[in-house]
Amino acid sequence: MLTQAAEDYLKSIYKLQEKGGKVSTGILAEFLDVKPASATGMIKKLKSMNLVSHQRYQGVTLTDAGKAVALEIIRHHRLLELYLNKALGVPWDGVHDEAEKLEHVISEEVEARMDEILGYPTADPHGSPIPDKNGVVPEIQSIPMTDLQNGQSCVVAEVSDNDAALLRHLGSFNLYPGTAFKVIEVAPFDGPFTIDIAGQQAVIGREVAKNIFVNNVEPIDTV
Amino acid sequence: MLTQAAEDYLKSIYKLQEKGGKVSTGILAEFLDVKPASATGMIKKLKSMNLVSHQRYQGVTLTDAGKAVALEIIRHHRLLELYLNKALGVPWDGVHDEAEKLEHVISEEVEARMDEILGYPTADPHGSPIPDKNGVVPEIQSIPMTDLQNGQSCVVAEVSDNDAALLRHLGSFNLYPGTAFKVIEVAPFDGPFTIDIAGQQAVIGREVAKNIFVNNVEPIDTV
DNA sequence: AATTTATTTTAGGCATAACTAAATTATATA
DNA sequence: TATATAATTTAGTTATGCCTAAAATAAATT
Repeated sequence: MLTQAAEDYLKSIYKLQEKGGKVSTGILAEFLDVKPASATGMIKKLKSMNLVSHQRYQGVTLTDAGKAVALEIIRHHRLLELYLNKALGVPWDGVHDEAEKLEHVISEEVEARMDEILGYPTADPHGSPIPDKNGVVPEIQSIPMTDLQNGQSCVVAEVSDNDAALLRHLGSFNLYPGTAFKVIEVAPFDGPFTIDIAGQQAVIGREVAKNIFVNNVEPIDTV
Repeated sequence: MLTQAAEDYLKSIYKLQEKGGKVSTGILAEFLDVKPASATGMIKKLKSMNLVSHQRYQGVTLTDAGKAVALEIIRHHRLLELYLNKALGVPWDGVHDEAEKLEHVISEEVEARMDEILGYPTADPHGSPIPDKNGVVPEIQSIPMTDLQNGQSCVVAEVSDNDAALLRHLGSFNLYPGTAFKVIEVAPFDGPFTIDIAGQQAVIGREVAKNIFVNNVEPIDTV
């Protein structure tokens, strides 16, 4: 059995690996809010269990076994988030923290039952893909909202899930995955976005927009 | 925040206290499968937190605060057992172990949602009473099955929950809480019970019968 | 009162996981 | 290429938490 800390390291390595191949000790340490020396220690431990490969000064990579564990934890997390939200009515800004604790503890049996009850879903309440039980991650096509230009319409695909206040803010505009909106105006000099959601106007700051990813983007209005 | 071990000690002290007032160090240690010295250590720790009262060589008692914690954990456990069984379809012989892990981790919010969804239940799948959120434990009237005599009919009130194999065995006879049965014969010299459940006969060994508690006991057939 | 039993204290072990400080290695710059 | 800077690793420390064996002490029993 793995410790909770070990599982958290594996999950983090997976996430960081997603965006840029090899994961340096420093980046990993920063992500987990520990000192680099601590990360080195855990990396050595995980390496001795053949969950990561690592050569000094070259960064870590998950082995197949390590990736399987990481995906299992992520699957737990995302299924739990969806289950908590859909079946238990926990608001979407609260599911992350709860899932963070439960993910290390639930059995495969309970996971399978939740999966079935939810109808084998492919995305959690924030739009993040749920790996299937074989570790296959559904592809989600999306671009950052900050890439949008005036007049473009689109649908929310995914939002960052780790900031409850941000989620409450987005919720107040109904900016959930699946919600369509259109860009009315992008203020110059990296300013905020004015958008139209179901006839309602809303102003979304750029820092907030960075946490929103969209798809089904329609081409710019050309008069 | 309390550690999981501390919560387990409090829960154990509560259960042992139920059956006989003060709880000795030795009994507690045996119950938790640790050495007496370990129990003494934890007792000191719990005492420093005002969760138990204790004077050397005199056994432990929960304080009001300690009792509140114990009942909260027990409430978590039993609500989880029922939720896992009813809402997620986990078989009754599997819910105990799963709840044992989850009970230390779920939030009050999730607990409240489960409680509501289950309709504010008062007993878990094994018939054990679920304390309410104020720590009030519903009374369950019952006597040991081993007190029954020939010809008496009754209803299963509660069974021990910690032995999965026993639960599967009872399940094979439909001996769930709420099930009615009648004693056909009690074999002499502390022998097994032959009972009738909905027209089916079953033989229940005495060791098994010790784990079954019944109520609604009808008087003996007097011809 | 002597002996047995139970409890407590003492002293120490082990596992986990973090940290600091110093040494090492890699990378960037002059 | 030499040197400065940055990143990583090593080594040793600290803290938590729970456990144990052995010795000391108290309580119960004969």
